[in-house]
Amino acid sequence: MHLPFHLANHLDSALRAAAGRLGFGDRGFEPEVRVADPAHGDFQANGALAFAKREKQNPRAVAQQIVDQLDAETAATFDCSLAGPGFINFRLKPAALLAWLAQHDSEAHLREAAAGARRGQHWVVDYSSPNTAKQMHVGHLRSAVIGEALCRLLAFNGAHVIRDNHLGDWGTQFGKLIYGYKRWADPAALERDAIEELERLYKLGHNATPEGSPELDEARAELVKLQNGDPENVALWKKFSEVSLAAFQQIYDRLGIRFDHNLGESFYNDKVDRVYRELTETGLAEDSAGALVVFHDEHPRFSRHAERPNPFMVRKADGASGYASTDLATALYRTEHFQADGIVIVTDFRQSDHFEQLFLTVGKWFAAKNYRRPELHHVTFGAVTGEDGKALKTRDGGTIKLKALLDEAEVRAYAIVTAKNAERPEAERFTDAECRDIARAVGIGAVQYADLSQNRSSNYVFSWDKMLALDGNTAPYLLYAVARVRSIFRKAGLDPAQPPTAGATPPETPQELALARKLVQFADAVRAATQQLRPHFLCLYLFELAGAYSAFYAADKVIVDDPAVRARRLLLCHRTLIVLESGLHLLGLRTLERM
RNA sequence: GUCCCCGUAGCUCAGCUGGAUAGAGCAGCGGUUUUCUAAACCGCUGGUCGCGUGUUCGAGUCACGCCGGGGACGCCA
Repeated sequence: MHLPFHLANHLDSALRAAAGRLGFGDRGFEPEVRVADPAHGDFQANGALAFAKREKQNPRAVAQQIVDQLDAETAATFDCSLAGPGFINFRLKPAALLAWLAQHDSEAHLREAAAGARRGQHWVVDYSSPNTAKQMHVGHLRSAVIGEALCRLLAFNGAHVIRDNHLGDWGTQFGKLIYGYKRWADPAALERDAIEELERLYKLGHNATPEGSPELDEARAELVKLQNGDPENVALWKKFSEVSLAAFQQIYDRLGIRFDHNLGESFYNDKVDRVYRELTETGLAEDSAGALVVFHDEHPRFSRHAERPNPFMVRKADGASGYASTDLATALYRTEHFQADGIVIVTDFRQSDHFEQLFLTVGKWFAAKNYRRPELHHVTFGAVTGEDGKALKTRDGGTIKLKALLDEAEVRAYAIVTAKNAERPEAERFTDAECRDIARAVGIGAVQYADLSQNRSSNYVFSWDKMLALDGNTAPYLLYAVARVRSIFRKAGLDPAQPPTAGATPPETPQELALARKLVQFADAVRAATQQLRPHFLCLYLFELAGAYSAFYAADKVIVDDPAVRARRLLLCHRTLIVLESGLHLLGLRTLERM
């Protein structure tokens, strides 16, 4: 028996074929296959209801006819039954569960099996995108963590992913920074912590150049020199970018992030003229109060007739480019240079209007010029708040630096790990180095997972105690489940890469069956998370899988004498291990051997 | 004023293109270890899905209108 990776997909095809034999296909029958409540089955098809209603037929009779037409292989794989007004329920037979598990036997094979979904597609993911010469703070966390998970999900589905860090590396602030740098730079401080020193210099520069002062004119002159290619200022600006990227990479290393490109706003300086030209010649852009703007009259928000018109500002009245023009140039570059089939931009919800206007404009512009149009997605997320519901701040009301946040995560995890370690029998205790390593994975993983496990569109309440809890939907709980699986192999002297599963019989006990069913649904979880660009679907699945494993672990002893039982339980343990690890890796977490 | 997001158990949240009796975790109460990590497992308690009207065989989910919280709205990104 050969079973495909994505069983819901397979059922969809089988049902379409069956309906086709009845002539229902031409009349718009849609199977509507989804994962079912375990009480009803593994999958359910609801399509007979809508179809029967349209055709004025009895839905149960329609469902029965379709079931009768199913091919022999599908009928041999699933127990099919009708329920309620015309639901078709499918429950995998134990032998089919075993067959699926036997085939999907490593992280590499899971990856290979999933890669069919988006093979050959190019996806550009724009995330993190901090401003150079500034520290990354809590506000940068979600974009980085969610963006990286989306990259990994898309790649797992077979896409070629281009990770692009769209740095804020251009703008008027550099005039003030250069002004401050030239007067007050402290070489020792730059050596020690470059970004902190640049922030200090910017503040000095900013405070020394009040509105209307001659100092402000000097700062503006520095900016003009930079824009005109003055070697000294360009060298300074490049230095700012370099030290910033080096500092960012220290954060990215801890979060498992590595960009393919850092094409910041400055990269598009020489590419905006084409945007002005093409938007003007296609008649999309027009002059308004000296600025070049685009209206979208069909849209109440962006129409020129709106009470408070909100045009898309392509070029400012002073002739300078704004973020609208660089974002337009960026969309074009990604389409032409990276051959993007899809572009995902991960920023917070406050920029929704901007990206809606951007996408509307790109759509019309590309259509007018006959350019290929990639899928455009603005992946938004809510704010990170403290437990009082307000923006997360330090005790004295300051901004929390991302570095400090990650440090604290590790410190808190270390305290828990060492406390647990002291309770352990002496022979099983970890060394201090091991405790620190575990604390790193658990602490950072907890921060990542807390962010990913929640639907990204709502605000997210930051709570150390909740994310570091050992029970509930948390990173420690999942990492613990992984460690418990590995522990079985270690105690039994077995190599988890080569599990002795020959002779495994189909799952039998309720806990074995529940676990096997959950494992098979990995494909659905990955698909839902990727299609909707929402990693929390995968998190929820992994939590349920870990729960099914824990129940199995408590109920059914693995290392038993009966060779068939032992082999099938080792098979379940091993497949749980590879699915949990694959899933956690997709989320950007590092998994552990022991904890 | 226009538009966007959110409102589900005491708390934090799931609920996939409308589908079966609305689910978890925490907190609370009770149980489980001579057995592979008890950082675990099992059970119980807990709901007018913000309010109302409508569409539908069927609404937490869709439409419209309110209420409450957050946000955006011409040269910042």
